[in-house]
Amino acid sequence: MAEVSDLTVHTGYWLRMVSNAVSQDFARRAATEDVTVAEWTFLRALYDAEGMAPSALADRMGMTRGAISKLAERLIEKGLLARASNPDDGRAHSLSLTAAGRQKVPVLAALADHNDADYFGVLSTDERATLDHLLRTLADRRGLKTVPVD
Amino acid sequence: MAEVSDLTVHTGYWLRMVSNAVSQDFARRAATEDVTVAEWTFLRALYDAEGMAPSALADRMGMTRGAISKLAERLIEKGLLARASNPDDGRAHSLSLTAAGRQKVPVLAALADHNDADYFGVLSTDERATLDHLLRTLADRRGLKTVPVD
DNA sequence: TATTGTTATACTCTATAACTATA
DNA sequence: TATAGTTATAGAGTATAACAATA
Repeated sequence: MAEVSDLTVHTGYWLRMVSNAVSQDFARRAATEDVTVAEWTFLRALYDAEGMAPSALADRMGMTRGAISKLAERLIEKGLLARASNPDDGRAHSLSLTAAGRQKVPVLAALADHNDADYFGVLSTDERATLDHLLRTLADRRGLKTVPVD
Repeated sequence: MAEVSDLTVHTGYWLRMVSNAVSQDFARRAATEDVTVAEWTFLRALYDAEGMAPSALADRMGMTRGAISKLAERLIEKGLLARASNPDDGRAHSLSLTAAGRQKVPVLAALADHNDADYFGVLSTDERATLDHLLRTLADRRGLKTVPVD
């Protein structure tokens, strides 16, 4: 037993290695649509829940409100997002996709589908199902909820 | 079959969620020793291979030489790393740990051990072995080699 | 000319905190 | 006072490219 364990004895090491590679591959694909991974997650969340408040999105994505504002600002500049005031409460805002933003989601979803299929395609159907199940189990038992961003 | 697939149908989604959570937990632990995850990986690599050249470390960590220089600069400021010129080749440098840096590695390794044990402790021995094996299989079949950093 | 390494610049993500407007 | 949101600042990671020194 070595005094200083090797990095590779940790499951977390392999998890990070594989996860980073998958994310980087997807980031490259998304970049062809001029969108980052964080932006994609943001757009996807709004696709199902138009008019969400920034604070709700912050909770859902596990980010601070400041980070959400910054991300929203960039998406507005790109013409993918619109920000509106709330007539009932002058403090509140609501966020929604523009037509361009809404059109972009299916394109990015297809890229995500292909990325997943390509990446995990080196596993057999059984292996892949087992991996998927173990990751979901882990997320469940650890009480993980927020949409992963980076 | 939905036109726009949900994020959660992708194995990569769960992989990222779990991986980010493990890394963030470890980052918090390492922060108590005033070290980032990237710095830990750097220190650990040098622990086994004193006197490595920055370029060799860059290859090993999958980073550019510029990124290595920046990381090295910070570790030198922290008193954990020393940089020396090579008498045989005036262009080359070699990096090695200081006494303080060398002492820090076992401490951080213990933190990494505990982090891994705590995090994957919610799985049974069999489940954990299966997960570990599948991740190694995936890394192998995808030809992944670089030490994961972020 | 090619190589080693550093430095400069820039962009993304993240967090904290100051700030504005409204309740 | 408390809340919703924005903005400012800073730190960490990353990549590209300009640069200096040496081969």
